[in-house]
Amino acid sequence: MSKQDEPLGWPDGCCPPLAVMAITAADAAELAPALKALGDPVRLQLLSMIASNPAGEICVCNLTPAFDLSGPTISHHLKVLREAGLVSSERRASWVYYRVIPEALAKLSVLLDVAGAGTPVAMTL
Amino acid sequence: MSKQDEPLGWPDGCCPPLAVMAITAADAAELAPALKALGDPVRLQLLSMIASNPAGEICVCNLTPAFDLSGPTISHHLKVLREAGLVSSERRASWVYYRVIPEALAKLSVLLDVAGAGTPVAMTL
DNA sequence: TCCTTGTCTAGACGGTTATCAAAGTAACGG
DNA sequence: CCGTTACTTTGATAACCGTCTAGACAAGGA
Repeated sequence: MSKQDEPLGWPDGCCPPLAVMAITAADAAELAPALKALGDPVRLQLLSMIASNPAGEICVCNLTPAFDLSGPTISHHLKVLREAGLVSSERRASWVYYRVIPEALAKLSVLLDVAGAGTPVAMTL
Repeated sequence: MSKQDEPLGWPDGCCPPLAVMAITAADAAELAPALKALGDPVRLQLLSMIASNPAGEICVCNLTPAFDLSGPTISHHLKVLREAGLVSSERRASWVYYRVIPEALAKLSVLLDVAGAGTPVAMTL
């Protein structure tokens, strides 16, 4: 269990759990957009479909039909997730595939991990 | 066999991690509002100040001066956090105290816990 | 080359949100 | 009672967001 530096460049001590120590305004401004992106039911479900796919990625053509929304609307939500740093996309042939950026999700999970504040629990990353 | 008529199918009362299996639209609709409430820098910082206070609670009079915002605006943000089920408030004498609802935060933390999902991304460092 | 399929972009429209000032409520102390 | 302090609610305004349609762009096949 070697915990190295976060690949996305978070300085040490930048994002401990919320309840351990009050975060700064700068940290809040940096973290809030990702949570905001997840604050929509469609995007939450989209991210879940991407994250839970055994292949580690999923084609937009498999996402769109799962919703009662137009293609452009799904594309818009995927763009929001992308710009929030939560997913990445890649075009192969005619199709575009999305995959999650696990480090981004892990950071948010640790941030909200209130158990880590009161109990000696190792933060498994 | 997938989750069908179970509104709350997991030990914590709602959902497994996002990456374990795709969440339903109903679960997404239930979880998204809390994330949406956290998707604002001011509210994220407010929640952090509440959660990290050693007393387990904090007076509004200690929150308001920490921001360059009017009292009503802070009150509004606290109301959003309250209606999202993330914090609770109690009036004692002249002052109102806020404290976090740890279960709500824990639920979100588990939801985003991609490490616990067993996804084969742990060695991407 | 043209057509088809998959995906994204642009623009518009209605609903929502963040913010403030002003007014309302609640509790304490003259 | 009355005034002060601590929030909260109300009302107004400007900005933002989710959704759509229409169109653009990319890739593959006839």
